[in-house]
Amino acid sequence: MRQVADAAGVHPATVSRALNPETRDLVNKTTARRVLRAAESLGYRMNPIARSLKTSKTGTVGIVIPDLTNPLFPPIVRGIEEVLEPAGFSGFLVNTDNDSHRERSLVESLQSRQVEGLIIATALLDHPLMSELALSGARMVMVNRRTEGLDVPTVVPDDAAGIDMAVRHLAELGHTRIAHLAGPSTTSTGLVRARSFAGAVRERGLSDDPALVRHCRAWYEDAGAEALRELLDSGTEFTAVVAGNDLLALGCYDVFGERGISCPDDISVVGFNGMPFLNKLAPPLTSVVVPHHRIGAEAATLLLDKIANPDLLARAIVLPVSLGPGGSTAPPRA
Amino acid sequence: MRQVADAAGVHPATVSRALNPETRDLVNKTTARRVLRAAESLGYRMNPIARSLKTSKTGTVGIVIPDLTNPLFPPIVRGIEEVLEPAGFSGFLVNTDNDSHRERSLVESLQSRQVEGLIIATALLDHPLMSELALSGARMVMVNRRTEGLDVPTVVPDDAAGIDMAVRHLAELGHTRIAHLAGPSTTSTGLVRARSFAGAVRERGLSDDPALVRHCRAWYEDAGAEALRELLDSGTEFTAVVAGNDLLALGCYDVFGERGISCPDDISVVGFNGMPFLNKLAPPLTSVVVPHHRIGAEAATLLLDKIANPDLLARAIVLPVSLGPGGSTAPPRA
DNA sequence: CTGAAAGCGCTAACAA
DNA sequence: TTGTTAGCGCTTTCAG
Repeated sequence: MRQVADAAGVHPATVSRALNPETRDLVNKTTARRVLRAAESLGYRMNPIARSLKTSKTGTVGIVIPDLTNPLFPPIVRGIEEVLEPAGFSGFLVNTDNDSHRERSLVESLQSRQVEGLIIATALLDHPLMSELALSGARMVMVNRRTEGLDVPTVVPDDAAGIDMAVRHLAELGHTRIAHLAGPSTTSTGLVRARSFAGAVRERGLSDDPALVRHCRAWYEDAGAEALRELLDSGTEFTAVVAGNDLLALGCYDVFGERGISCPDDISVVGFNGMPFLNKLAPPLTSVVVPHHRIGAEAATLLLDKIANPDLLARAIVLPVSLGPGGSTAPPRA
Repeated sequence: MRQVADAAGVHPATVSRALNPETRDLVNKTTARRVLRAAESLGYRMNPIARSLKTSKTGTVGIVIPDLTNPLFPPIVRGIEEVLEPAGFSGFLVNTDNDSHRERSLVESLQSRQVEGLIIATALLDHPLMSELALSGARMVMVNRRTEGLDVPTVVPDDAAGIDMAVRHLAELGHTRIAHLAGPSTTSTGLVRARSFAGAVRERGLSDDPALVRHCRAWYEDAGAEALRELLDSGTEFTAVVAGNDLLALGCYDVFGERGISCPDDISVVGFNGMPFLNKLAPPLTSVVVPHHRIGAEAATLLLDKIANPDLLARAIVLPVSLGPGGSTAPPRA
């Protein structure tokens, strides 16, 4: 910076003012131009580290997700980055693998890197770390899932509407005994979708036999397979399954293969999320499509707003979903 | 830090020495313990920004990929992070969308954030930006693909072996006219796999009709579909396809659907990469499985080595691949 | 509108 | 072994 100052024949402080768009109007237009040209021709690049030290603004945020290899998250992350980047922010991405110790230490490491905010995709309904963060006044937003009783900005899909679409679709095909493979009830998505399911079947006069609902121990395929096996072994009758997400639905596909069950002829399935390549499956999975990219973008926007204006009140954004096409549903066997 | 110094009754410099594991042995054990306790009880966390300013070491690296939503990359990124994290490093991830302007500006922004190195997954065979970076002495490693004629550490899958496995498998099933949907010949993966294909068919006395090989304009499904349509329309006879990667193979599936071609009965297909959920496709895609997670981990290791010891010479690591199971291949129609 | 001066929190010679 | 001193590159009062 000193070199630029010398080249432009001004004091470094003036260079600083001229180079920063926020303060550029504090300086004579002509001088500013001279400084800009000098900087340009010297190929000068500001050191954001030094600036951070002075301003304690790092232009970074932490992104906390369970596992990047879950196809749910890449589009969310891209949505986030698409908003951060033009704002001059960058994100540090960490994967917790749903391990709360790991999560805690990763969040600490993000904080020690002085991130200006946190985007959290790992929220559990009851989540001590989240409560601590919120209470400590950390700037944060929750994405996809939420923690109960916390006044934190949130961006989630319209779980209730999605489940209702799935149930309605199956009801219209003639199904009356529909099962639900719910995600873990420790997550808001697991609980809300299960509740919405209960509401939707009751509202339509379909069977609300509690044996038709099983909570899976995780959001992964094997947990879905396990739950479906138990359901089948329990002898409960059903002709369709609403899965809490697409991976649970894929777990169902595995069990269909094992047991020679034909989908959709014997059992119809609807998934949730609309992950990529669903149309290449056998059969193509009918799924509730969630705008993940937009979820990420809205979350990043909310966080940047909060950073720019800390005493903004927490908003909750609910994004609309739609029922995607597929071939995994059909009328029940006569 | 001053507070800790006061609490421990020492000079800030001593605190610095005591808190840094690298310099801890420069200080009396007893004093060190006293400092540690003081720091602990004050809940002191050192500011890495300030440290960076002094040492010009940020503990960050840039990760440059084309597109996180391509299922190839999440496991690579996780492999990278798994090595960076225990080393106290963090990664900034950017997506170029294969746009060279975007790539250039993203790399500049990474550099202005003072990353200590770059992990590049966007390399083209002829890639001016990469040459500039390498020549400017930037610390970098290339993953998955490489740029020609650059002395840069590289981690790639064994493309030749993978293609050979695919061709051998098809040859053993009895195919003699095998087509290859190659990736763009601007990429090392596209070119090397195409060359290996040519070698493999010749070696086995199979048809090396040049009409059987088509380069796709991108690594995506639609490009694969387009190339296969052209191939079919050209009237060239073939009974099997080796696709340059799994997405190109999925493009073939689309065309099979459009034209009522049955796979594997009419045409066999082998993909490359072994992306997730291949076994759920119809038919399950037989593919060359690449250890992506390990590719990422090795790349990060190479980069950290280079950072720790800058005058290390560039190594190229080639990782072994294997032919995954699947149902998309069968003997040719009699 | 611009310059001078101080300092963000830490580290690394150098001295003692 | 520890303290002293200077300074990393920038921003921001405060004067002028």
